[in-house]
Amino acid sequence: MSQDIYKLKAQVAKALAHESRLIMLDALKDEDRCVCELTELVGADQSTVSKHLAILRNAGIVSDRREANKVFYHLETPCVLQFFNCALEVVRSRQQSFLTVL
Amino acid sequence: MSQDIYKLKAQVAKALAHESRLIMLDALKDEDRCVCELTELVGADQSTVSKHLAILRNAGIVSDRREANKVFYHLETPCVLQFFNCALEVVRSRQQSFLTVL
DNA sequence: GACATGTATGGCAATATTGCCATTAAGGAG
DNA sequence: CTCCTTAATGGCAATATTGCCATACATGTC
Repeated sequence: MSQDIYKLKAQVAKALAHESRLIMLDALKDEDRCVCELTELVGADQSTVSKHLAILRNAGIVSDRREANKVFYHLETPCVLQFFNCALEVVRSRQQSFLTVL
Repeated sequence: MSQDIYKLKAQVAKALAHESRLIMLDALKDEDRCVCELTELVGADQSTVSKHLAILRNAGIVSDRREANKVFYHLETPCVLQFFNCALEVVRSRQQSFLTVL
């Protein structure tokens, strides 16, 4: 059923639907990062970050590889970065005055 | 704070993170649709569809206009359709055998 | 082996999302 | 105004997500 495709796509969108996960993906666009780096970046508990990464991994957006005692995460589908621009465009389109930040 | 930008982007992603809402957006890419059409399309309760549309509207993705006793919804930011392709790419990248549907 | 560092998992409470029913609101037709 | 059609809102239970703590697991060092 092509209905299922929408469900799968929604799953991908859900993986993107969190501030911390977007921050991590943004960092991964340049280079692979270990969990310790990402944990410091988002400023949450290490276990929390690990669960966020599991969500991105299960969605197929990132992959992980072990290197010594560190685990590095890699952005598998850079096309998700396109979403960043679109999201910005959407936010801008609301043209609310307090969004001069953008 | 640029931190807030991630929160705003996550909000947009959240709006996309539901099967029914993706189905509706897909339908809106061709032409504007009234709530009654969208309700029939997704096959949920009318009140449920109305709440889904409110989420898309609050995110800035769609707009609504009244025409007689019907309300038509319009896709304001077609760039979200790019997400569909990327999501498909992500799903495909999982290369699971049972996904020959795609 | 014991120990330290880095990461993942179980559990659980707080919070958010979802979807229906019932009701309200807005327009048009008579 | 009454009735009908269409859409939005309030309420509420079911479900999902989030984030911490505690703990387990993996690897390297000594």
